[in-house]
Amino acid sequence: MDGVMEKLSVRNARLPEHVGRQIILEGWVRTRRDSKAGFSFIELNDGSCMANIQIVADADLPNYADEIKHLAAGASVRIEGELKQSQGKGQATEVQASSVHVYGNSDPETYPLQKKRHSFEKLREWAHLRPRSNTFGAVFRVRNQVSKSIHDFFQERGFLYINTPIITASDCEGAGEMFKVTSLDLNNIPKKDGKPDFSKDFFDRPSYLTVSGQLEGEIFASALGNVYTFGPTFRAENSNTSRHLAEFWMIEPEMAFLDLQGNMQVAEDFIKRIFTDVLRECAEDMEFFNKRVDDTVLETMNKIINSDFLRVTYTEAIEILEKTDHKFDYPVSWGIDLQSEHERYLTEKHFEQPVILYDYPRSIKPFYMRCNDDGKTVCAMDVLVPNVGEIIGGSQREERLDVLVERMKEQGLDPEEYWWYLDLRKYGTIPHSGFGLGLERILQFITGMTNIRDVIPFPRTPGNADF
RNA sequence: UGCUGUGUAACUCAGUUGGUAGAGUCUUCCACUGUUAAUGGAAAGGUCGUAGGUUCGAGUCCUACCACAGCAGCCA
Repeated sequence: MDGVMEKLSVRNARLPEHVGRQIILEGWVRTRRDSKAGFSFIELNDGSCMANIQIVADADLPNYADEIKHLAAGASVRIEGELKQSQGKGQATEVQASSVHVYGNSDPETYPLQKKRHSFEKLREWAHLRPRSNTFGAVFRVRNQVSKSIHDFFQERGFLYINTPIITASDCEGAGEMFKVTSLDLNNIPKKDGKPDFSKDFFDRPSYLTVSGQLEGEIFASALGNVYTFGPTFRAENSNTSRHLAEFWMIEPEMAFLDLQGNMQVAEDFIKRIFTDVLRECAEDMEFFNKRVDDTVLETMNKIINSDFLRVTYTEAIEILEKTDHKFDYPVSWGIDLQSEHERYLTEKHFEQPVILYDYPRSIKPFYMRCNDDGKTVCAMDVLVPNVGEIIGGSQREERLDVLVERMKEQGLDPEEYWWYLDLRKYGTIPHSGFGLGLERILQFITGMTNIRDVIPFPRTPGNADF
């Protein structure tokens, strides 16, 4: 290996075990410090980890005066040199450069990112540059790890990853305004009886972007057992909050032959697995979040991993809310849909930990949730966590054909439009359950980032689709 | 969409009862330094979100609009 230059990531180059090697590093300059003694320090980052590596560039390098001395934040470089034990404090290793090639410098007068803290709001305007900041580098490394853990968790348990459609023609998947998809000429819409004639549209009918893959997930669970989806989801609501996006990523497992209790257990194991992996694989990034963003995230995650999620019925939750002295803007009584303030009180004040509420009133939940024998409630469950609120919503699905049809009618839906969904109950129906987890919601919880727009690369919200 | 708040230099902000703008950071230059968000000194940098209005005079008061943020609803 003598004389062979090996490309290392900054992450690996920071490990003392590689000292003595001739290496190549490529990345972006974070900052440069000059010494009159005849050399410069370059802080190099390549995104492989939070920390930078220090490059020592001597003045006798051929391009020292005209290039290296002018390197500014944001410049891209290729470094060749020897990895050495650092003479200074603050890092184990550094690179004594034998060559500094500048791919492209960065004009410090106009480069937006400064060597200081920027507000997250300002960084949102620079979504093309914010991954170069410490915080967003950490956010997206953690996002990657969470995505990996999600696949690992399900794959290790034999779940099949399936891709449900992004374009759908079923208007009535449940809640939420949907984005319309069309190839009609909007300046010249074909009309029939004064209304747009969708028989002329691409799919011969109105079509939309999906708000959930659940119903299609049930099809596959009814054939292949346990499945999960992990894909983009769209809601056209005019939501302007720190926890809503028009385009977000959702994970929806659907499990055959599983009841609500089993469903809750999977949800709990699932969240714990993600947290455990993130703490192990992203230790440095999590330290950063704990230090700079929210000093409770590490303690909270550890606490959650090591404790059982509480399981509380809706009815019990209502009793708690009715007894407390806490003042709510919305009055509490059995049958109401819980407001954010109620959910937050329960998980943040009363229990001070994640809690799973289940068995909600049938009047406030969708048709597909299984009816309980009490005639009043359905097998719904919501996982509530402090600071974020609802992170998972799920249910055991109604598998009895007659009950399901009855529920559809109860909610003003036309069973004929769901003929294929009903077929699953006609031919070999099974008890089954599933839930939906918002990727961005759990990332908010893990990182402590308070605005959901800061845990997705390019947030889509009303009036905002830049980049 | 509703309520509340914010909008002053490239960035973060201050601006007192209305009298035509100030700090830190960044940048440039000088000094010093195996430094590490380096340090010390100097300079440069602003039609105070937009459009009207009140006033002798408006960053400061009023109206409308725009943008952003927080909370609420919708939910993940």
